[in-house]
Amino acid sequence: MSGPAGRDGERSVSGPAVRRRARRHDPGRRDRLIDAALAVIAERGVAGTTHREIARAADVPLGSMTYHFSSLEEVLAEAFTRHADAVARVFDERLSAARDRDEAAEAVVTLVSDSLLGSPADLVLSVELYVAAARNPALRAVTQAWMARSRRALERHFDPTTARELDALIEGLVLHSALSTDPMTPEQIRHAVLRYLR
Amino acid sequence: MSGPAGRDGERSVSGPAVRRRARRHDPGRRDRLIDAALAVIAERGVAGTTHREIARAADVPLGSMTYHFSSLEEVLAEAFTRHADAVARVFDERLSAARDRDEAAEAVVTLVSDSLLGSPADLVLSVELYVAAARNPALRAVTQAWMARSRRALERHFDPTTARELDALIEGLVLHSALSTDPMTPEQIRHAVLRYLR
DNA sequence: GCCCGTTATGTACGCTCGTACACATGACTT
DNA sequence: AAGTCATGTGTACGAGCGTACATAACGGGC
Repeated sequence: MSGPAGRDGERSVSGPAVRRRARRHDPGRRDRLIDAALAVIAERGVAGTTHREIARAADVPLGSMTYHFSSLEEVLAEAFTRHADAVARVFDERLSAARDRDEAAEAVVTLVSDSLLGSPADLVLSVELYVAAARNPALRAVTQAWMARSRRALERHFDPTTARELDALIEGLVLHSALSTDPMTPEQIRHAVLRYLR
Repeated sequence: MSGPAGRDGERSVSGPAVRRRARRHDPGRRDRLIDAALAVIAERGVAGTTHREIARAADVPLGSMTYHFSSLEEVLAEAFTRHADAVARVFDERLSAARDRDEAAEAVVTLVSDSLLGSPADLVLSVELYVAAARNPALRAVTQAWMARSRRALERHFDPTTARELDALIEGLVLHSALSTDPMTPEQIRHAVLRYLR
């Protein structure tokens, strides 16, 4: 691809030995690769996510992928786990900070609005995860854990039935707006959430 | 694959000419191919949907795919359009049959419950469509039209704001339950819908 | 300063894919 | 009955893929 790339074919002939890219000392590369994988999934989708694409995004040689991961599936699993954890953590934090039911409702409105306005990439990642989970048990476990964690966070302020239904409403609002050319405004989000909780 | 498949290599040599599968007169094959494509998408996902896989599912030769469709993308677009139309039609019919707001609410409950219990394949198809639409403008138009049609059906009984919010709630309930190992029961669905509409 | 094993790298292999295309067939016109 | 041409079929080709693996480079324990 990039670089001079002028291989001189045989290793045994006289040539001044193969010119290799200088080896790089790079602790934490595995972590960076997982982040790069998330970036590629967000941009190209799981379908367009390949060893070569991730390696290119992280600027490492292809061989580095098979060194750090035993299969592409493993990369995807780790990447989605990281994504779900990150999203759930924010969810947890904002709801933990709320001191009563009204503040909790407002936190939900903010979370939904922010996720719509802030990072469309995260929305795409979530939907990609849903699809991947439909056929991969390991990823299904990731989504299960994520949903359970969200519900638990909501149960700090709402009864279990309300928490579950509210969780579904949140999911619908986010997904619906994400796919729409005419997404809901924060005010419309607030209206929907408060109406359900009224 | 299947069949005798004993090619005899050269066309020009003495052999008794190439043994071809009998040509089949098959009007409406194009339609069947689209249905086969939907079946393959439901089973293997868009990622696992290939010309060869669809051809195998419909029991037609590979060449038939390129004859009827100019690209794989065209097949996907037609298949998803058919899927969205079919789902929207049921939605339309059930809501048109409702004579008042209460019956409309009950129709929504039934639609959600049925789609969960009845055909998990349809749920998978919908999520696959969402992902595909995120990167394909033609498919995005399909989802837009679908959403608009659903909302219009709801607006036969509810004001526009309620219709939109209810549509989102429906989306969330369906998706959430589809991904859960512990999906909501029809009674729980009814509780959620009626609570929102109360 | 020297070894050593962990870390890192380039490349090869076998496979499946989308697509192109030359050729066969038979329904329909005349 | 013959001829035509849309329809139907088999196969080849180049590209990209996941993965394996032989080899290189170097930090750190002696």
